[in-house]
Amino acid sequence: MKLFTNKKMKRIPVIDLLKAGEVGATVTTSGWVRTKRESKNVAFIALNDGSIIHNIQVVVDMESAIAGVLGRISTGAAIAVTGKLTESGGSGQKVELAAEHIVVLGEADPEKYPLQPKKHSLEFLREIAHLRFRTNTFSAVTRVRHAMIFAIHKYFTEKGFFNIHTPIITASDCEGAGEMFRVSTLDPINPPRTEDGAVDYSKDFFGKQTNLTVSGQLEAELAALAMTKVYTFGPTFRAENSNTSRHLAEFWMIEPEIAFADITDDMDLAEDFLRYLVAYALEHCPDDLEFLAKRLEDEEKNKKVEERSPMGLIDKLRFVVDNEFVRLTYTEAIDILRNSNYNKKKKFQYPIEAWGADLQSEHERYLVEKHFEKPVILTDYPKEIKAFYMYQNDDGKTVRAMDILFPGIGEIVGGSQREDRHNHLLTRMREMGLPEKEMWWYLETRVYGSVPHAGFGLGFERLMLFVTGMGNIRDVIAFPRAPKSAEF
RNA sequence: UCCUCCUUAGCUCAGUUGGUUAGAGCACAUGACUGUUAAUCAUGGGGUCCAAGGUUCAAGUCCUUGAGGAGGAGCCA
Repeated sequence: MKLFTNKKMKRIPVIDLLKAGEVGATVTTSGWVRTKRESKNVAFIALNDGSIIHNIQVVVDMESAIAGVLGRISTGAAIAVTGKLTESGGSGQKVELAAEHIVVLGEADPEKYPLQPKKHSLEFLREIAHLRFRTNTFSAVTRVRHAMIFAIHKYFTEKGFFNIHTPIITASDCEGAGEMFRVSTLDPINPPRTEDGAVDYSKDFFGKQTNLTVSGQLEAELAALAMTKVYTFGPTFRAENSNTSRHLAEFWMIEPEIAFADITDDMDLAEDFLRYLVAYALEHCPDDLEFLAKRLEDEEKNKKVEERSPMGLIDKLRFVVDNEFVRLTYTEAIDILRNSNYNKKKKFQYPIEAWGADLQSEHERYLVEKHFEKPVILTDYPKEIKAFYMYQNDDGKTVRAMDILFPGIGEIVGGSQREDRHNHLLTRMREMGLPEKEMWWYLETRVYGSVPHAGFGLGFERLMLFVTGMGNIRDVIAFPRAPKSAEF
């Protein structure tokens, strides 16, 4: 959109004015008003266009002809400003824009506009998700989110991976990753029925029952068993009734899959990948991270001293970049937990007893936040608590699973070496009652040129939680989808 | 889905053992003042106390049900 075609003025983003603006130059920019401060001789407008966390200060001389437009300018209004970039007379910024011409592009009734120049609760902002991009916090999260998306593709590209678009609609319901959303074009009131009264899905759009995907892993495996290194990065859907600050019904997941690789290669990849992403954020988003760190610090002040994080956001991120993750087996973890003072003093709600039980959140948190105080990779879980496709160890009891646990977030990565031996896979599928006939294509990859391979899934929004220091997953995605929540 | 807590002005919250006209800060409006930084000062407007039902002479306050929200748990990424 050309706003000033007749004046031949090109719009300059606020970020360029602040970072590379030439003092003395006459420029045009535009954005949304954050605050306006008027006085007898001069008025100040803090203008933001989302290109950077900082605002450009627009200065209006109250004696000038353009001062009359100020009455239409209030928090939330959109304006375009032409003026001279000057060194700032105030102390908050290096440069400012001395306005010579202002166009009000869109007014915002100050009596009704919900965003005030003050701190709003994240819960309130969630209710006005259509406007929350206009806040410092959410625009910072959005810019960091973009940087992470880019860094993910950059990392894999540099490592020789190929991106695969796996299907969003799927007919296989045996991925074992939870409840699925049904996809259907049948009339919900009066669906076609078979002779015995059941809904006749053969009349449905795809001729069978279909759902939204809960994972692209199985398809990614097919690709990896030809392309060697692939990854998916797509939307994922879980119809679980999960009401937590760490779950979404619609989220984005990164799933690399590598052939000629075992569980150790898988862990090496995951760890290198995570540390790369965190380092990327530190290098490319310093302004936004600094703001988010400050926000977190202010938030922590409201907490009890013992609940506060010992490290600030930036320190926490640097710590992950600088320190290797701890790797240990499930069995070793059980021993540590069983011998811990926490267990002996019965501080666990679920005491550690027999080998074989799944770890509770409190156990994972103890390992990560109390015992090791750094990210932990747990491997070789009992096969009973893990999925059918995981490689079975020689002990007959465990599988080559690996979960990466992060402080404050819990499980951020779940992965495994895949079972590549046809007979082992088939036996396990039968034990677990999976429909082997429908999975013929998956099994066939273990018949023709089967090789050891491995992969993992990284929850993108959980990564975002860690990198931004936000506490609720609904605040790191623009339009969160969760039980009873699909507004916007 | 389970447990705990919350819902009072545009926002964030206070509101005593149930008792007369429900308060504060911020925001907003008006004025003053000032190269200001979420400016400051003064004045003012602004309320279906989440909804429905109940107890009571009397309910923002107590009880029941429902709807939202938060934290924790389970499921998991």
